[in-house]
Amino acid sequence: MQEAYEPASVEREAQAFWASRDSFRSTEARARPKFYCLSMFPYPSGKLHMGHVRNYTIGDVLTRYYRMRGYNVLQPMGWDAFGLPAENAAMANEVPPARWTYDNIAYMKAQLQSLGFALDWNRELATCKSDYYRWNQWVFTRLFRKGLAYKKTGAVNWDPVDQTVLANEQVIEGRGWRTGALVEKREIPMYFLRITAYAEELLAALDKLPGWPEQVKLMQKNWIGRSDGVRIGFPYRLENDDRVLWVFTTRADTLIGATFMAVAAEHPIAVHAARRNPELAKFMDACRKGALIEADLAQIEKKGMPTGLFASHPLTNEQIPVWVGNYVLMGYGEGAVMGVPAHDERDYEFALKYKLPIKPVIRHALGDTVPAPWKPEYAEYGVCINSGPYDGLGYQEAVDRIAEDLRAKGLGEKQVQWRLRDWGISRQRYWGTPIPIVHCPACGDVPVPDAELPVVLPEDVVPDGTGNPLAKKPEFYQTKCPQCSRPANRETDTMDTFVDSSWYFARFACPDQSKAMLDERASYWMPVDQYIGGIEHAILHLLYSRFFQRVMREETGLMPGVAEPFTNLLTQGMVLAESYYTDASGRREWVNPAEVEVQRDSKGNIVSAKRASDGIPVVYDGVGTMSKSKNNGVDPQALIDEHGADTARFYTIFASPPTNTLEWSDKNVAGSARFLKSVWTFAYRFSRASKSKDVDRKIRFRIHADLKQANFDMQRHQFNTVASACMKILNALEELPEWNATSEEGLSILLRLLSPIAPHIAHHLWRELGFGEDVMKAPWPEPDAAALEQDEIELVVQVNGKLR
RNA sequence: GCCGGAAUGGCGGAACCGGUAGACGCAGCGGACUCAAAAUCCGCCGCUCGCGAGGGCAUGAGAGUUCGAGUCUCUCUUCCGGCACCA
Repeated sequence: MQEAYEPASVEREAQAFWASRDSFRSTEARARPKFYCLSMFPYPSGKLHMGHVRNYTIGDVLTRYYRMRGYNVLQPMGWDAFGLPAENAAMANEVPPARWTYDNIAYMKAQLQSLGFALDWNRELATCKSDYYRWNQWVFTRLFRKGLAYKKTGAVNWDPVDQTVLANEQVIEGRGWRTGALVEKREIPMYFLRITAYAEELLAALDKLPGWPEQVKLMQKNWIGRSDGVRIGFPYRLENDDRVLWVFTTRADTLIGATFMAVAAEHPIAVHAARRNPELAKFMDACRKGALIEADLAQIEKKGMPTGLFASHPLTNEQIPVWVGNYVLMGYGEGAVMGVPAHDERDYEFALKYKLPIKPVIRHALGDTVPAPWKPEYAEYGVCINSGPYDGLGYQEAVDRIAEDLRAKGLGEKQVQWRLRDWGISRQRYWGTPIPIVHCPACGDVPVPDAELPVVLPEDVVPDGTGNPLAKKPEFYQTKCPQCSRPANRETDTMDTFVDSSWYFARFACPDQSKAMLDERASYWMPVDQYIGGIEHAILHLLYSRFFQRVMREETGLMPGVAEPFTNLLTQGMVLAESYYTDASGRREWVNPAEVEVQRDSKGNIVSAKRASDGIPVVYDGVGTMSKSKNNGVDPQALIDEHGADTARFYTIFASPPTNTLEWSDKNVAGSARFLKSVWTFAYRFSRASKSKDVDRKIRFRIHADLKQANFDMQRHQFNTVASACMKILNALEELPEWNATSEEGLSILLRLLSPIAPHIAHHLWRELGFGEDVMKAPWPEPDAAALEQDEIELVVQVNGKLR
């Protein structure tokens, strides 16, 4: 055994060993319990970033831990390969997105391999390949025939200069990112998946997911957003035609207090009124052009304009003015709301602004009146007042009675409403799964038959930022109708990339299956036992995957009993870094933290900082997410090259608990590098020393106490303290005056504990010291109860020098 | 704006059930070794008063519950994630 720790050779050797044994290939062996451990697959953006290293290290720690516990573990890897960045890169470099994507995959795969993850590369998949995305198309055609996929109009950002649809990300302060043109909102036909058909089940099943963080379940619950309320009709007359304006409310108890109605700019009643009212038409036009993003919409000033029309109150027959409100969305409920200013904050402000009557109908904690300014108490539940027959009723009684009375008149009923909307999957972009629909002038929208799937995306296209590239390629869109064989056009929109990532986890069970979306191997591996990924996916990706799991089960007939795709979920925190800039050149220039030298005072506070290369002073701008714009990205490759994969892995685990944000600091890496070196040095000296059979009870107590804690922390995924335990055990071993049986036992425990986190060095030393051939096949260490029981109090007192 | 989180030394974090706050590591300070430096090793290290023994104050702010609160409740502040076309 050599004296110096050289990570490069140790890691090369360990990886060669694993490769020669095909150590990470998984088969459907039934003798042992299966454990499917999955980290969210990466988008092939170019290089790995620290977030990837963190995500896959966490997954690998669990994978190796469960292997040592005797499970049949699957940990696969693939590529979420369709998406917008490839088109942006194509525009910048004039390279086809396909080429750019495949190059990135090759580079990032080599990086992942250099980190020594226990991945089964035999199952690698990329969503941009037709053998994957054909099953997106296959599922879509089935949902389409069932009516679970359908066409309707949806709103998009339209850049009038480039004549193209923009992603929300490409809209900067209301303008197109490339053209600077004011973005317009446009309604275009799109395909939707009817996820709302599963709203009730997706909500109810959250209670059956004990392995998910409460936080995530709560977010999903609120997102699905069940509201129990009443659908209420307000009759009105339009051109001698009797019609009803429908609204939905959870506060039917305040119905008597309704003093106005507000409808969306797209609502038929508003459109009708605008025909004779140019000013109103202008206002509605402005509303329609407004923001698409809900966050922006929620913050705009609430504005309205009267239509001049009135509707009758369904209970009092009072005439109520109908307004157009810029805050009312056509996509939500009925596209209309009733305004009850006395008991709703938004309506209160609206009524004050436009001098509409405010009529209190609920007795609240502050009394029977609602003087300005608005107080939250006004919106609380209370007893009805000024409400005729409903006076004195509480919330539930009032709602029940009013719903009953409305029903008798045919003007209302109780209704459940969901916040969740159907999933619009059409994208007017090139680099995605073609939607398998043929538009026939005679037969309409015809799904592509199975025999003609996949509809292959041409890979030689270089988008230029204008229009939809596929719509410019007749050789792609010109086709024949599958039903009548007459000339027809293919749909040129592609699918949302969330479709790709909504089922890849199941495909990993059988990526080579060319006859079907999934086969019985999916029944073996699914559900994923442990899923690991960023908290930013808490709602959309996870909800879509839960929806797709249900769809797949119904369409394939496989995976009986598996409604939920992910049994346990670990949401990792983001990786942050310091950022620095200099104003020396007149404009703000961001300096990468790796190039900054920091001066600190005697207490360690930053006094000044300068760029190492030229000494120019730089300003510390705090800590934030790694981004290109702030030039504070840390390239993990530099870290791997300098200290080795094991140090990179150990540090990312040690620095912070997996669910916390992780603040990157190159300097802190030193402790991890030093520790691994110390393990090596200790093992080297141990390998050469003569050993006695003595047992040091105090040291042994400390080792087993740390091990006990580490096993507890392992189970609750507090991996940073497991890494700490490794350090504590080494500290304890180094206090032994001589090499003895305790050294040997402690070293054996240490290497096994270290193996999931820093697998190469653990593998190497395990063999060198003659503990066995493969540390991954060793049993996971368990604390010895006897070592912990004996004279526990006395030992603790002596060890820590103070009473516990 | 709405939904969900987070806040503990100079820094990352520990404290499992409400019971000695600061484990482990970084940075810093002092020392050993060295011609010197790096590396390594030993010691110190929340703030504050005190020569010292020892005392006082401390878990974002403010209230509350409790014999006892970093931990539970309420209000607030700041930061982070999501808000349906970034992935």
